Amino acid sequence: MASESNQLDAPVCDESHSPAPGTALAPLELEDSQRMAEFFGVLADPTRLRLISLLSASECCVCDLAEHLSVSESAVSHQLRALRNARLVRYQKKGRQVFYRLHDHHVFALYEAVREHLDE
Amino acid sequence: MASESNQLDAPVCDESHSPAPGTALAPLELEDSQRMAEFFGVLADPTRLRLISLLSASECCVCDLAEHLSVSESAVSHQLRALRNARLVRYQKKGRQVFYRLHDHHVFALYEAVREHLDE
DNA sequence: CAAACATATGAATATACGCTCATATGTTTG
DNA sequence: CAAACATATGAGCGTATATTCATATGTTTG
Repeated sequence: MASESNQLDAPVCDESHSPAPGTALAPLELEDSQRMAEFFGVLADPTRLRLISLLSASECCVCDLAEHLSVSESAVSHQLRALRNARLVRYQKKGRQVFYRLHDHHVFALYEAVREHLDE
Repeated sequence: MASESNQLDAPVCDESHSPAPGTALAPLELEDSQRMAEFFGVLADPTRLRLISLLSASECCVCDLAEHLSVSESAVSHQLRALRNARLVRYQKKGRQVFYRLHDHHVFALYEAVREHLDE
């Protein structure tokens, strides 16, 4: 039975490295962290990122998006739904086509912040 | 056998909604999109986000992080490795403890951009 | 140096997710 | 209105991933 593997009762280091709550941002609540993780999860897919990239250039219909990415229209439609639910894209129906565009400019801020980080 | 389900040969809408490459940012290359997705994937987990949140307040050792999050030290260690690999955190050994801190300020930019979006 | 401790890591399992296929919904056009 | 088209959606499958458990590595202290 080796050692007590109950992680919470385990002899945690008892010196006081208390996280010094002189914090600017309040620690992330569990529920908020889940929402935030869900949001990042939407961006954690190459296809969705390339969709966003294309839509940042100009609005586009589903079939063109599928063609440019060499992905099936069904897959694109599924991914667009995820982007829609995350309010990353808007859409506008024109006839039997649906044109998608980015929802707002925040996505750009994300892009830039991440690119900066990845380019280092 | 209904209709040809070969997505690439399917009769794509033939009017020219070409994506009008007067684009500011070049479309994301497949490989770059994969790297970027991988990076967002690191942020797409509640535990890792809460780790980042704690570390944004002050550096902290593994066992304290585990205690604050009510997660096993093993799980925290695994997650810290992911954050390390993504260069989101640094660490510094002091005795038998390892103190982690955020790697740089870019994480903050990400936070803010996403919070703005989620708070709407 | 042996025991206790702090952290790291590998294997295994359970869950989440992206794609494809089949089909449904809604629109245009003969 | 029937056929072709554009998109959306549900089920199923294969893969990725987060956690736990067991164990390894390295450090301090009696």
